[in-house]
Amino acid sequence: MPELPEVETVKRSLENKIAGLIVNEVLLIRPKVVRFPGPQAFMEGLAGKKVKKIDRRGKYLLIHLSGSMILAVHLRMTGRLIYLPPGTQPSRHTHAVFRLSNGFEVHFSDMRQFGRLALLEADRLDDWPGLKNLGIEPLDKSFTRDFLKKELKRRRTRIKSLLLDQTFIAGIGNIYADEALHRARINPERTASGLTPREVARLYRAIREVLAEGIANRGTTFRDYVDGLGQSGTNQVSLRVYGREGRPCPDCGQPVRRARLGGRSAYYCPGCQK
DNA sequence: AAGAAGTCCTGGGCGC
DNA sequence: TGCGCCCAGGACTTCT
Repeated sequence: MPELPEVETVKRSLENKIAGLIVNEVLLIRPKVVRFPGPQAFMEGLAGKKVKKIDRRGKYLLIHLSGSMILAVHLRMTGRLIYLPPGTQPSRHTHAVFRLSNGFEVHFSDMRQFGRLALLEADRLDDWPGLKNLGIEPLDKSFTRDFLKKELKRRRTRIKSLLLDQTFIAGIGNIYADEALHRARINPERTASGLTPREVARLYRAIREVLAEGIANRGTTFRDYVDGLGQSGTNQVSLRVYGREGRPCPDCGQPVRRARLGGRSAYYCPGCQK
């Protein structure tokens, strides 16, 4: 599932291919993937715009365009945004095609049809509520150990649920939450406010490490994820608990367990994570 | 007000 | 082999 490291990898792989090009035409095959504005305004608003740069905010891609407009993309679980040669046939899960001034195309596809696109004015990102309410960027300088410590102290929810809360920290999903908690040796069901200072320090380090390693490995391809050029990542071989129920914990050898938490599976090692 | 549950989707894995 | 069932999950809405 595209989380922060995967979205960052898409950003990096796509940006140097499409920056400077003009969006000549938009083919909207499945209009419902457009979250804002209407389908017609989306297509018309994009035509003729030049791609300036690509940013990432949490799991959102922000493609900056001329005219102070932004094409915002959320890939959810199975979404893909891929740069392809002229005349590439859309797959059966392709929902939108962006034809560029060099003849190449960017295809937005999503098997489960959960991913969304929006065309926003740069100073009105609030038109997409999820984007408006995003929390801190975990790889930014502003995300400090003290910040995490202070915030956790006043939260009564379970630590894993909090890590998945995008209004708290932006960009962590199920894979990196489980991996960070394992690395910090913290049980996912622990109450956030109950963590000791030592545990908070370990968690802070673990969050930054798993995300940075995920980016260095060009993302985790568990099933569907590929980058902006259609290439898989390699971080899946570094996973220690996610998707590894019953297999030995790399640290202590006990079988990894799967628990149910907030309707999601949580993989953890009962030996290491207290 | 916070937390839980329901919703959207399709392919893959499973049992029989 | 083939059918039906259930599960995966991010963000958003609705319910409690």
